[in-house]
Parts: sequence; structure tokens; C-alpha cells
Amino acid sequence: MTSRGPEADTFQAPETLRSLLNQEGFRLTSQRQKILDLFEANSYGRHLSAEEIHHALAAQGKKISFSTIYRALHMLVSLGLIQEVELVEGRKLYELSTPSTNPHHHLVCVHCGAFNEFTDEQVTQVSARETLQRGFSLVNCQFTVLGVCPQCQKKVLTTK
Amino acid sequence: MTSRGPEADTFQAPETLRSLLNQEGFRLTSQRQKILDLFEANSYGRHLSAEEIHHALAAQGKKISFSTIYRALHMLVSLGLIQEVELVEGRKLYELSTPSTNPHHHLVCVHCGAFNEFTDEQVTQVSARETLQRGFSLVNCQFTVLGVCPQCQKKVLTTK
DNA sequence: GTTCCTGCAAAAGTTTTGCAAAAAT
DNA sequence: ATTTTTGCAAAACTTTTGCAGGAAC
Repeated sequence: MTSRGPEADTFQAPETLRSLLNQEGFRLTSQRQKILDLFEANSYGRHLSAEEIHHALAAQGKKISFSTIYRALHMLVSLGLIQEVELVEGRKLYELSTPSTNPHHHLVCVHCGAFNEFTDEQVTQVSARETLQRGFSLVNCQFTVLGVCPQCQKKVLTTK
Repeated sequence: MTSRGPEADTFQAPETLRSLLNQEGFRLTSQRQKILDLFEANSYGRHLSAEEIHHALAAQGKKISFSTIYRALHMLVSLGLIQEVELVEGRKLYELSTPSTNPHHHLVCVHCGAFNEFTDEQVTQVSARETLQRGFSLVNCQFTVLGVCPQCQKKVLTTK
């Protein structure tokens, strides 16, 4: 399995998923379909962990083992369809890929874990510039801003 | 243990380490001293994992248990002396804190794991702006750019 | 002397792997 | 028919925790 690199930044229409997989020597299984469906149903900035995927599918009566989930996630990452982000410690999250010209970033509350997303042209430009300067090819960038959200600021003040 | 927040961004001279700890109800132990020494000896952008700390200290004939290492790291983070970064998956790295007005960011090769650091005023401004806009207080920000370094680009081309 | 800290060993949590049965091509 | 994929169970890996003995204050 090799990464497809930065050019793989457009979504695949559902009907082409099978041929995309077959093209790479993979097979379209109901498990993989369900997992990708879940991402697409949650496309508005939802991040999913393996645990959340397992739970959500179980709730729909579709039990998929963790090994299958992890293997599917790795495959989807290697195809460039989803990306790994690490907002929460000790656990990987996955989200649908966005075009590399328009990555989005995260503002996370260190107390409650709530997060906002934002896009920023300047940040995108910086990633392009830094990679170019050093001869790297750009794969992806993650900008995570950690702070304390307004609600938690109040809590902290009143608790102490 | 509570976070000291963004104001805790100046280094403590070694002789004041004890009083800093005592002030917070902690004690200065040889283990904690050794761990912090290691960070200071590696201050030029070195990131250390718990495993690397354990190994480095063992090499100096100073065996410290993982539980002690992890507990010390947590304490040093809560005091604002070091910070957690997640460049490599599934493992936390720690580095000496830098002033919050001058955070540095990372350009990581997804193939070999090599990384460069850089600072960027624009990125710093964006983090300040985003937190302000949403009423968050800024704790820290991590900008990680993933790419393929020049050496690995050559390897990939010749191997395929 | 009291309180905090260390080390051990065991546990917890997430992710990975080997293997036989099942499914996709 | 062949090759990939799944599910299970077990392992691997990093990190956390309980507790008795030891160190710092």
C-alpha cells in the first residue's frame, strides 16, 4: 500500500468507489462501504474514531470487528479518501479528506475537548512555502490551536 | 494539578527549580532533576518520548521507571516547563516550553519521520485571532506540516 | 514525623497481527 | 478458482494506577 500523494484530493462519487478500489487491487466489501457511508453521512466536520465507528455501526445493527475497522481506515487513508488527525490524546481520529488547497484546522478546548474548525488562507500559504523552501512535497498540514473555551473559563474561575 | 496557563512561558534558572516545585507542593527529586537536565541538554529542538528518556537515562547508568517518567512529565507539563506535541502517531513527545509569543512548528517527512522546525509570525497571529474571535483563551498551538522530504522523494521514484 | 515520591507489577486503552473461514473478483 | 477480506482471539504498545517501601521536606 502506497500513498497516492497530494493529487488525490477530490471526492469519489459512490458509484466509482468500486472501480477505484479494484484499480488498486482492493475489493469493495459491505464493511468498507458502510464505514465510508458513515463518514459521508457525517461530512460536516465530523471526526470519527475507530471506537465511534464501531459503536455507530453496532447501533444500526451492523457489527464490524475492530480489526476490520482499523484495516479499512488504513486503506482509506492510503487511498487519500480520509485523513488521520490527532486532536485528542491517545486516540486517532479520521475525517473525510478535503482538497489540499483548502485544509481546515482545529481549535480545541483543553478542558472539555470541544472543538471548532476554521480555514485560513495564510496558514495554507505558510505550509506551501515551508515545504517548497526545503524541497519537501506537501502531503497535508494540521494546525491545532489549544485553548480554553468560554464555558470552561467560567467553570475554572468559579471552582477555584 | 492545574495548568499555569500561558503566562508560564519563561525558563526557570536551575537553582530556582526547587523553590518552584516547593511553591506548588512538589518536591525536587533526583529523578525529576535528571529528566529536566536531559531536556536542557537537548534544548536545540529535541523532542523526547518517554521511551527515549528511559533509554537515555539508562545509558547513563540511571534507571528510572516508566511510571516515574510519566508522572514527572505530567507534572512538568502542568507547571508549564515542557509541552506535549504529537508528531509521531501513537506516541507522545515532549519538549521544553518556548515563550508563547514565539511557538515553533514542525515539518515532518511522512516516510522517514525526519523533521524540521520553523517559526512563523503569521501562524502565531492566526492562532491569536481565532481564539480571540471565539472567546477562547490561548494555551498553545501546534502546526504540523506533513510532506515527503527530498531524499525520500528520490527513494520513492527509484523503488517504483 | 508527615507527606510526597518511587518502583514494581498489574491493569487499562488503543491498535496490530496470525490464522482459518467467508466473500469478492 | 484464486486472491482478498473478515472475525476472532491473542499480542503488542504506550500509558496509567494501586500499593508498600523510601526519600524529601
